[in-house]
Amino acid sequence: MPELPEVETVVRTLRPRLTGRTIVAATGDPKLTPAAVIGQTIREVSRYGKYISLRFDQGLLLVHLRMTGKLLFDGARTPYTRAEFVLDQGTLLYDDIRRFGRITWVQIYPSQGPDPLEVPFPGFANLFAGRRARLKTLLLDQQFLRGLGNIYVDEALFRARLHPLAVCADLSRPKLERLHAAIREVLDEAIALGGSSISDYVDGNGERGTFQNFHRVYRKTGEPCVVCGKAIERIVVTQRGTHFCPRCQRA
DNA sequence: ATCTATTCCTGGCTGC
DNA sequence: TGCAGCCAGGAATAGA
Repeated sequence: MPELPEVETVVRTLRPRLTGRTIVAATGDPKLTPAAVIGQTIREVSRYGKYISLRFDQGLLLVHLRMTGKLLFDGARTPYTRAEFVLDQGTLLYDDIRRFGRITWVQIYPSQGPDPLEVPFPGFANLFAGRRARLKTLLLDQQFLRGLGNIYVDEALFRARLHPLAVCADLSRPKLERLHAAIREVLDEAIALGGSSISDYVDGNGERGTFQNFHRVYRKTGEPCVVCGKAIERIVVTQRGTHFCPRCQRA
């Protein structure tokens, strides 16, 4: 499922193909094809959390891929193609098997937490002060930090040697420093490899990522920890499958 | 503030 | 081979 590294990869692959293009027509699900974009020129392609953002003179088109969404330049139509944006050069297809994704026309970005790749450590640490929620719960909350999802939270917590059920406010400064570094590290590595393609994810050119080959805990239940050899465990936190090493990540 | 449950949605997997 | 049942989960929403 597309999280920050996947969305960043889509943005990087689409940016050179879409910047300066004009939308000539839009067809498909009316909820995915706001009329406001017709005739408008794409000025900028960027990422806001897990949103792909197309900036026009009159507003922003925000694309959220959720679980199975794909945004493809000159891609092939499939039975799951839900929307099609005809450009002055090329076509932008929106494909989504499970229809969880959303495309919205807005004037400003929704209010969310800071970007984990941009927030410096002091600000990062301050976010946790006074918060009694579980660590994984807050890291998944886009109002707290924007861009992390289930895969990268599990991978970052493993690297930082922190238990997903730790109470945020109780985390020591060294632990928060480890977490800050681990989040940046895993996101940077994932972006460098084009993201994780577990099932459906592909970039704007239809290419799969390869970071799934380097996951250490996500969906590794029962497999030996790469650090200590103990079997990776799976629990449910906030309705999400959660994978961790019970020895490296003590409660 | 925090937690839980529910809804959306369908391909892929398991077990009989 | 067929098929029922369940699982994956990001975000919005309601309710405790």
